[in-house]
Parts: sequence; structure tokens; C-alpha cells
Amino acid sequence: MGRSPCCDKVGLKKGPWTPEEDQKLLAYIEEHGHGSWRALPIKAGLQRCGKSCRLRWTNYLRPDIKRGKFTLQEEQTIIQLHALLGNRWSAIATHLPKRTDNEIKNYWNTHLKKRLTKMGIDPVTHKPKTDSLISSPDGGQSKNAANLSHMAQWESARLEAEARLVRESKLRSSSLIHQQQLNSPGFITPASASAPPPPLPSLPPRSLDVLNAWHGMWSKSAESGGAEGRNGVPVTGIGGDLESPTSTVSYIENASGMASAASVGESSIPIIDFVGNSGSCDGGTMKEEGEENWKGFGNSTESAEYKEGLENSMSFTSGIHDISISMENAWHTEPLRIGNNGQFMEGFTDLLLNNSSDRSSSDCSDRCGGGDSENCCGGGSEDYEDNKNYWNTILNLVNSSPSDSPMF
DNA sequence: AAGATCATCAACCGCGTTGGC
DNA sequence: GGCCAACGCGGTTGATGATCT
Repeated sequence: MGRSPCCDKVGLKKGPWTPEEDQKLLAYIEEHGHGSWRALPIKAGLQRCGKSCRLRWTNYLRPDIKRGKFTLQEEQTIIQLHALLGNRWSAIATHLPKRTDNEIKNYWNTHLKKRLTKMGIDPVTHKPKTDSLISSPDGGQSKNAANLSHMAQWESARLEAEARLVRESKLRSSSLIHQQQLNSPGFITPASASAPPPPLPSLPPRSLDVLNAWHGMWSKSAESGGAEGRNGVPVTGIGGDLESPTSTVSYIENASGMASAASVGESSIPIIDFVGNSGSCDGGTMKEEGEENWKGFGNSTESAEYKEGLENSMSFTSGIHDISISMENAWHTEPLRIGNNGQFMEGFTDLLLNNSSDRSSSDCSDRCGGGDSENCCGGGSEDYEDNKNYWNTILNLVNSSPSDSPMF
């Protein structure tokens, strides 16, 4: 079918928004909510197409947007999630509260990607570009790379499924509150603006076999290596529900200062407890500091160190579990081979962002509360703990509820 | 000081998905 | 089930400011 133009191009303004236009859009949305974006420009008296209005609102005018430099913690989150999710900026953005997908995408393209490239890391695969480092004589590494890709796909699917569940259950549980809020005239809240969920079945949907395999792998790992998740939280078995073994998202009451559109209808925001980071990056660490750390990688010694670490971390062929998966919707027919500890890319972002020895050591004591620093930050011999922590980090990130995203 | 080049990021474009009819 | 409008996402562009020569 032919695609209809998003708006009538004739007579519509393009290009940068003027303060007057911003004011009009803001005033209209604050009073009426955005409603239908297509109809908004006319109602608001703007010579713009609805798409342009939506973009302006979501990327710039929305009151719950944090602007300015990215913190080290945010950088780390982006890199980790990009390694897992690829260019799924909106998915990444759901884990960075107050940042828009556009902003993250721009930041990746203009900063992080370049840094990785400079370091000889392929920003797409997050692996060293040197073929010798990637490929092994038996070709196992490329297989692993493929598996990694599949795992990312699965995890993405799982993330989406779980996000839906969380969103739906949250909406159900707070339906009374929402009803009250929705009764207030006109204002479209982020929650209400998003597509209303269908009635939630009383039982969790049957998870995909591949997702069970994923969970199974995790449980197995937890059993063999220690049943504790991060922060001493026991890794729960998967059983029949979809609860993630690492879902430990905590919620706090929304800050009272939260701007109107974001706060109405949203009583809480997810707090991501960063494994190995919490406490060390207080959000105030600015990019300059990060730049310094990054610059360290221009140094060949450290670069080699990094590559070595990466190479080690990529060799997740050791201690492999073979997991034969019967997949209804299999992407491939080979048995999935996953390192028992999921130890790919372990230490990757740590090396990227915490390579400065003095910083990492001080960070470590911060993170570990000055206590068990060897285990906490990888004293060198605790590979298992490293791997577990790394996976906890990523899984915790992807498990944190995207349903709270201010995006709509 | 002026032009060239680079870096940044807001905004646009087009495609895929979703949901209502 | 098919059609279509609307939305959302990701890639790309272009304007602007900063830096270099």
C-alpha cells in the first residue's frame, strides 16, 4: 500500500523551533495533553506537522528530560546495553531515566563510537577489530559471536515480554489511582497516553522455550557457582513464572519535584542498582573525567592490556554447557552453547571506564563499602565473581522496568 | 582575521508496527 | 482478514558553533 504522507507538506514550517513555537506547544500540552499528535498542531495554532511536534516534545520540551553531559555511569550503561541490544536506542533509553533515545543515539555516534573505534574496538560487535583476536583456528569464536547475537535477540524478546507484564500488572494494581487521575479533564498522562493494555490474563503467559533455556542456564550457573545473586540477593529459580532471576528493581516514591507530565500517573521510577558501580559514580562525575580515563587507552600498553582482558573475557568456550533447546521459533538449529558463567565481554566496560588503577581502586572500596574488595571488584582471581557481577549488571539493567519510561 | 574543517545535536525522513474500523 | 491512519523507531541530514590552519 502506498504510504500517506505524515502531514500535508504545503504551508508547514520545518527546521529549528522558535521559542514562540515551543511556548505554544508547551502551553497546549500542559493544558490539554497531546492527544492526537496529528490534530495537535492545528489546535495549538502551530504551522508544524504532528510528527514534528511530537519529536520536539519528546526530545526537548518534555519536562522530565535531563540535559547536559552524560555521567560515567550513564556512559557505562549505554555501552553495556549497546553490547547487548545493539542500536535499539529506545530500549536503551528506557534504562536511562530522563535521557531520550535521540540524545543517547547522538552521544553514541559522536562520542562513544569514536572512542571505541580509536581503541581498535568494533563499536558494532564490541570486539577487537583485529581478526586474530576474534577468530580462533577452529572457528569457535565466530560461532560464539553468533551465539552472542542470538542471546541478545532472546534477551531482547524476553525484555519486551517482561516489560509488558510489568507494565500491565502495574497498571492493574494502580488502576484506581489512574482512574482518579484520568478523570481529571483532558490531560494525557504518559501512562494513559501509551496504548492501554489488554486485560491481563491471570496467569503469566507461557514463556518461550528459548527464554526458559536462558533462565535455565542462569539457574544452573547459580546452582553451581553460588546461589546468590548480586548484593546477596538470592537468585530465584525460574519455575513457572517470568520473574527474572535478577529482577531486583526497587521503586522509590516519585520525587515531588518531578515535572507535571512525568509525575501524573506515575508514582514511582525504577532505580537501577548498578552492580559494581553503586556508590562509586554518584552521577556527578562529569565527562572530562571520563575523557581522561578514555585517553588512557591511546597508550599502547594499556590498550594491549585491554585487548588481553577482552580476549580472555571473550573466551567463553571454557566450561561450556551445552544446552539443547527445542525451539518452536528457533532462529537456528544448533544447540546453544553458552559459557556457564556467561563470561563474554566480562570486564569490557570495566576496562573501558575503570581502567585507571587509582580510580578503580578507590571506586572499588566505595562499591564494596571498603570491605570485600577482591570479590566485589575483581581482585584478579575471582573470575566467577567478575562474571556474575558483570551479568548481574547487564541483566539487572535489562530487567529494570522499561514500563516506567517517560517516553510515549 | 578569515576561511576551512571538524564536532555536535536538533530535526527530518522513511520504514515497520500497532490498533481501530 | 484486510485496509489504513497514526505512532514509534532508527538512520541520516543540515545548521551551527568550535577549533584549526
